[in-house]
Amino acid sequence: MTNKRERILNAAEHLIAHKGFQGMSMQQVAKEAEVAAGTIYRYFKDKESLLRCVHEERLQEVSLALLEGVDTQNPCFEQFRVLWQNCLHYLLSNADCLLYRVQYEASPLFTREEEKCMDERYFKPVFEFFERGRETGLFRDLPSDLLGFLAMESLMLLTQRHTRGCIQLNDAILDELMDAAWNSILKR
Amino acid sequence: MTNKRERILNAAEHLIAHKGFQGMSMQQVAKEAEVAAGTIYRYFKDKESLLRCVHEERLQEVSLALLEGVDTQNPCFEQFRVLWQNCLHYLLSNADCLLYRVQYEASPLFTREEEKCMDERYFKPVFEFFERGRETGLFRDLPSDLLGFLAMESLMLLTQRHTRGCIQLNDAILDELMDAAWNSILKR
Amino acid sequence: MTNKRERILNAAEHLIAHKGFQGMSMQQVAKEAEVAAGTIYRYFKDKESLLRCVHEERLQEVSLALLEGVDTQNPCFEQFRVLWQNCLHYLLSNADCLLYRVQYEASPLFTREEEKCMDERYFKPVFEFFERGRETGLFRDLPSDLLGFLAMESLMLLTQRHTRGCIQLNDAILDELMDAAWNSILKR
Amino acid sequence: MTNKRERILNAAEHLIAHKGFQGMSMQQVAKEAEVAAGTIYRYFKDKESLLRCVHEERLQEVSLALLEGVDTQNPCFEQFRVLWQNCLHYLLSNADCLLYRVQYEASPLFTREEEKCMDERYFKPVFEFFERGRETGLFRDLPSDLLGFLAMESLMLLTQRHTRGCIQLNDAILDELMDAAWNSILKR
DNA sequence: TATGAATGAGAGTTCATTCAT
DNA sequence: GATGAATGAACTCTCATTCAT
Repeated sequence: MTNKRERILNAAEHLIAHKGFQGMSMQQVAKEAEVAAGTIYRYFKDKESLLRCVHEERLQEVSLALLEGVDTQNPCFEQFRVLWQNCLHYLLSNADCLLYRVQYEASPLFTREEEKCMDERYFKPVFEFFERGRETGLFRDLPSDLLGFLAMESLMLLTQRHTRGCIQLNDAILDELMDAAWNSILKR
Repeated sequence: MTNKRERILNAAEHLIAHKGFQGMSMQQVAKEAEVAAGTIYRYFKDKESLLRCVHEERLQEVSLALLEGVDTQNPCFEQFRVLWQNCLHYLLSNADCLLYRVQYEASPLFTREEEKCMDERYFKPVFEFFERGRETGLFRDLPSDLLGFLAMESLMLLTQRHTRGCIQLNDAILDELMDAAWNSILKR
Repeated sequence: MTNKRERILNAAEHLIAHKGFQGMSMQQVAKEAEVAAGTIYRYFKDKESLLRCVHEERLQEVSLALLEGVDTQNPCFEQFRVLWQNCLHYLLSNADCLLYRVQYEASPLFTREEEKCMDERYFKPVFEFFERGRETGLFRDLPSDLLGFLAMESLMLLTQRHTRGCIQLNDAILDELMDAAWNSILKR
Repeated sequence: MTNKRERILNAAEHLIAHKGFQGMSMQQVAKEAEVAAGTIYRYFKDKESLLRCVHEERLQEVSLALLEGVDTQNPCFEQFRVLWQNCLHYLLSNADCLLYRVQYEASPLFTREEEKCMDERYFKPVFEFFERGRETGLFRDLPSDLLGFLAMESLMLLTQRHTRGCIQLNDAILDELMDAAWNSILKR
């Protein structure tokens, strides 16, 4: 059953998130996934491959979550609002995801080419949204990936801190933060 | 002699920077510090303790770099500009520093309390700058750590991507980014 | 169908020959035989049993090759010549065979009793040839297995070295070597 | 102490001889040498390196044993006799040696170049003896390595079988075998 | 104090064997 | 009979830590 593959992926992500990149051993993944150590190797060539798959599966999941309910017919700010809120909620309810992600990106596994390819595959519509905003003169004259970065990326670090308890968030603050994000990309 | 302690710390930092968090073995640290493996344990309880010390040294270094040339007599934007530029240049010339940082923060070594304590110790003047801006009504009505976060934190991810070649930066873009950071914290 | 047993044996033999004794895994045998891994265990108790069967098949093959064209009506030297040449050509064209053999004989699989039994079963005519030579006073007064050993066994090591390129052989040398073998068993 | 290195080498050789090449695990070597597993890696880079060292140490030992008491002033046959007897006695009292050796030579570790280099280093005087015999017209017109092979190599397989109990040896038989070896290399 | 040889637990990975289907 | 997913023990090798010197 693909069930096992899923369990292994989840276990790996969870372990990375909570014990750090080097705290994730294949033995522990097996234990947490309630699977024999050797079983992992039926689904993944080796540890590196497992980590890459965790990454890709996650990216795909995030991209779906991000775009849910975003309607290109809507006014630009409305689209932005949904995008930003989707991102926030996904990150808040998937704490493991970001903890694992920053570590993955800092690791030697991460390569520019592969990342570009993933962006292309999963986040094209997001970049297109920023591109359109730029072309209409609403957003700053920056490449769409930088606009996206400005608007959304800090959410990752932010929710990470929130999850760890370093930062307190409430609705008023979140509104303020969304407004800050929106203002950071608007053309002056 | 405290000389040895210093050499061990430097060796550890150097290794982390060049081989990554998991590329630093006690054996290698000993070798690079030209010290016997056992000697490390005279100065540091264990690996964890050594890593914590490296971390603290790093934070201190960063804080000094950040504040260099920031004069509280200057206009607020000027102070911000220097702060932001200092941060940018430090991060650009210490690319590996962040690679280790995300791993450190995600590792079990990291605790909220200790981090708060470090912030207090080393980054007080930075937070005070944002606090002053908030009190004068120039900045958004957000806690100073959040203001600091909005203004500066994304630089870490940004320079990391630049270093990896995922993003191209030039002076025009950097000006735009600084302006974006500034606008994101300004009260509307 | 016995067809499968055959395919498994062939696959095992082929793998040993090409990847060495330890290069033969049950998984690979299954794959090469186009059979499920579990199926092997319907035909062979375990890996050891499979290896023993491969060994016996090999011995039978060798014995047939050795005796081909040996006519007990012919003069003694002529019989020897054919025997020796058969041995040489078999070994030269089955280089891998010996590589596996020394490992088999050194492994715990190998037992004296079973080997004696195999000799009896497959190499009786060869021993009988040497026995006749001894009884007629032509050959040295040594047990027939030792005579056979003197005359033929070193061919195994010799061809092994030739295959590896440690030794150059040509027709003149081979004639000389056969003469040496013949002279080593002749009574003085 | 070098004592440990020695113990590891002996344990490795003993295990190869008795459990086969694949029966020798680093764990078992450690156990038999009464050493921790990690200790092996202080003396040998990896398993391959350990095996190569076993081989070279053994070759050196054999070469010393072979040449003991061989006096180039003596008559040729006398030199041969001592050489052959030395070889016999060494092999009979070092059963492990040959069991390991054939396996080593059949393994992928073994390379022609290295072997040639070893022969050069350790067995030069032996080859020179056969070379002299050939030049004086006493021995067959064969390369010295082949003469040596004819005269001595089969002793390895022979004593191996004796050790395993497949063959019974006594003084009369041994005299006969030495005579056979001598006759096999003499020019007709 | 300082050393570095020694330790042994644990890392990633393989593979003979089993068993529910 | 046949399958092949699953198992888990055992493999090679690393490394944080200790301790006799």
